[in-house]
Amino acid sequence: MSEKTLHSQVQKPLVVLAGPTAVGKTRLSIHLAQALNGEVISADSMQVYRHMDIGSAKITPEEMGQIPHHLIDVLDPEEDFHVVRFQQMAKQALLDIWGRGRVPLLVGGTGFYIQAVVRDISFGEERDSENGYRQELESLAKQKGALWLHEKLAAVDPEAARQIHPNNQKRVLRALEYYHDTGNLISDHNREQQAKASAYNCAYFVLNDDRALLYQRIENRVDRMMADGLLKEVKALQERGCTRDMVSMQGLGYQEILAYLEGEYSLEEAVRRIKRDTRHFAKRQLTWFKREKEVIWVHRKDFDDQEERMLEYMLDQCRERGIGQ
RNA sequence: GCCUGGUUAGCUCAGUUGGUAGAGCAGAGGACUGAAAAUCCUCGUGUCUCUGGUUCGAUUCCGGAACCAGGCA
Repeated sequence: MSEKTLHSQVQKPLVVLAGPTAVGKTRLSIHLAQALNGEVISADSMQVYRHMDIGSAKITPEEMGQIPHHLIDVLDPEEDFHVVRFQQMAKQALLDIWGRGRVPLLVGGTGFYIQAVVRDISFGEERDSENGYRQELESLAKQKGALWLHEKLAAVDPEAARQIHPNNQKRVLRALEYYHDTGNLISDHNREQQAKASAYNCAYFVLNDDRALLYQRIENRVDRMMADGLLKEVKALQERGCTRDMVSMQGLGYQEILAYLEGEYSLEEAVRRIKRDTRHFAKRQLTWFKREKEVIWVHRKDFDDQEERMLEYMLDQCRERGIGQ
């Protein structure tokens, strides 16, 4: 018995379907799930939210075709969402799905979230966040500047300071907070986590397409969102009290429309920005996946854009790993 | 037809008191380990419209041409 087969017996199966926005993950995921007797776990930071259907390009109940979906419509837009919370929820869903003897499919575009599950990244102890340390640092940084904050980090964790640019305040802040909460260095912690291998018997697919086609599809999708009533959806969220500082309202489409509603610029400008920012976002997603090892690239062009052929290839890859039999 | 202004990076434009040029946007690459649809970093050679002239040297000054915009007829 080969080592690979041996592995597949001890490690639980997990299929991942990732890729930039608007490549066509959703449709493919349904066919894949049907063929594998699977259930879908959404790895998407916006589709978790209720009342955010159009802007997040959320899959509709009809599109789901009998396939159970997890982590969609489970939070209100006022709630915070972040990797750790995602990881907890996703792991629970995994256990449930395996318990039913089915195959979990992690589908989405948030590379960070996917990695957190696939490599079972640890994020340290429970955050001791309500102590106000973070707010204190933020206000200090506001008066003393980003450089001051960065020097403060250099004093306790020079390696982390070297790796994090002073302008990247969000990350400098977290490194400092990590040290404050745990007494450990985040640079040590990151090194340990980086060394981790996949925790499951995994087939990790990344769907991709020619850049120009991808961008074209993004533009069309944004136009369709506007036609489908994105403005109305955001207005409703605003009326219910959603503000721009909420995690949910930082989603593409939401932040720009809110800025328009607050009179920052015209609707036309808002649409232009949504398209631009979504293009930039797709590029960032690809940068992430390029760095991810052991990924199986599925380039639409290599299959003449025929989904049946992509599906066939992906099922082959699953079979090789002993998944879905 | 005449007058005025313009013609510089894919787009919008700045600039060189004459020594072959630079911003924003667009685009490309990268980072990321409790905000990730977030946050952050790096990357700009282009017949300076064409053509005569002045000059050691012109994208920059002068003449002409072409095209564009506005005005007058």
